[in-house]
Amino acid sequence: MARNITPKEQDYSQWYLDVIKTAELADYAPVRGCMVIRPTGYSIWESIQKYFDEAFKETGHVNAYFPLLIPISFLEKEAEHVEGFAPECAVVTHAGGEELEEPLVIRPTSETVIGHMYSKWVQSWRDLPILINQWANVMRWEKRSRLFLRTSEFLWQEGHTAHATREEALEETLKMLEVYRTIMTEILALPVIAGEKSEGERFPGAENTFTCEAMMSDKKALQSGTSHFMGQNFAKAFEIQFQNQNLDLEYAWTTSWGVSTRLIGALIMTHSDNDGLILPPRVAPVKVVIMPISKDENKLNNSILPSAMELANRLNNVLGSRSVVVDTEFHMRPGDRFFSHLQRGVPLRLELGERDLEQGAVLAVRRDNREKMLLPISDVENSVPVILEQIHNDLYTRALNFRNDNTFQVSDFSEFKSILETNGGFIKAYFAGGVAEEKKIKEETGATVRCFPLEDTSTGKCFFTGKDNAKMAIFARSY
RNA sequence: CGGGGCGUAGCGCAGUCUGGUUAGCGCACCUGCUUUGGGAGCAGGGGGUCGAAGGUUCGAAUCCUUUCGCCCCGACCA
Repeated sequence: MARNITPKEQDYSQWYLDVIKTAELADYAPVRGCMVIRPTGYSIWESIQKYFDEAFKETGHVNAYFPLLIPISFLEKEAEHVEGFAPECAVVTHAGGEELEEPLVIRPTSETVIGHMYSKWVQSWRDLPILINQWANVMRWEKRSRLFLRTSEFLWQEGHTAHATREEALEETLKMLEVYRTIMTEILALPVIAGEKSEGERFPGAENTFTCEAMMSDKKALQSGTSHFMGQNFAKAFEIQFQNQNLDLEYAWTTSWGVSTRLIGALIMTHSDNDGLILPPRVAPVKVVIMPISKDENKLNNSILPSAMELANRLNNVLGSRSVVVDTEFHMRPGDRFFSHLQRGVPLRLELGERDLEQGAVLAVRRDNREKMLLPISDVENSVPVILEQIHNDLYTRALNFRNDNTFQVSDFSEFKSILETNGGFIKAYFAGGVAEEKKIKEETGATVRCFPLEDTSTGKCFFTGKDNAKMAIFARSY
């Protein structure tokens, strides 16, 4: 295991990779741009999945599975969609030892196959809405990849819904955006700004794209979830038609929305420090580690270890099985054991030694701020969950404060540029430009419109074009 | 896909310019003893054929040609 993590200040990119490596979250695969998600990384993904999946079901969605391979002609049915995805598609041309009559694309996203199926399933207004989600892998051939943030293959969830009316589909789009925002806040401790994407950043084929944007600890933005309103674009391309109550034939209105394993990258870059991973308790595979400590082997085996086991059982009953573990790596010295849990981001460590046992207490050490507390053993069922809750809140607040401290509102371009140069971060400004203006700003500053935040509906004079009645936009350099 | 860098033990590197003993070093790993409340010490030990292919040569990690891969910086993207 790598022992030293490159400090963030020295090389952020290397720091990120070092954190992943020391926490054993992922490793490079033999194929370029692909990664192996190691057990620890995968259990974080399982935690994330659990919360999202539950929320999807609560909002009436059901899971299904659509195939990995998509006829290439499907992609070509929606003009913007093919233009957007064709360059990054991997294509299967041979199978069974023969060249295929029609090449098959490895799904970069599933709008097209799902559209095809929906057209078969939808006849009447009674067939709507269709509210389906799928957990799957997708492939987008990336020129430049980074673990979790951008790999050629990644895991995600894609919801695809079809509705009878524009209003209902739009409502669905925003509802799922809000589901994302809530889970990111309450489970991942990620402060995000929900907003609408600019024309230039829109999903290929969508009428409108909404996003949750987060600020990483290097002040760059990360798009951490998106929700698209497709209008009738895909319904027309795939003939998803239904007969309404007036006997008219109508095209359905569709949406799609997704979050991916990129969220793990967001967690790392939002919370972790120079000693390694820091995980918010709700997604931490191991929430609490109990470390029995003693140089006296007899005491260790006869009293400390059994006490630690009992403590773990009691806590597991409260926190959920297997989220509390006892560290029995006695071949390692305590210092090494401390650091290994530190690097893996275990939110809370309970040290149990002779001194503690004598006073009927454990020494609790928080991963996020290193705070040490002596907790009465009799009361851990109450005290530990409270501390974990506090850790979650503190992580969220710290990230939120960081974002606020690095968000600036400007009214002219020179100020825009100087802030971006000297500090970076999010820049709020009224903006009325189109794709051409966005491109110009990007070329000159590296920053793009991350979103038009939903929570700020004020209007003003555009900082770039001078036009009145411009919407509030957030700009940033991004991943 | 353009610019730069690099492939020698699990990781990090030296050796390559100026071919020549059994290819070294640090960390990690294994064994033993001593240690153990914040990254231990000593002793012993295992592991590589030098990214791959071809060529030059008595002899190649080292020279030549080709090729593959990775990392960093840019253009394109969840």
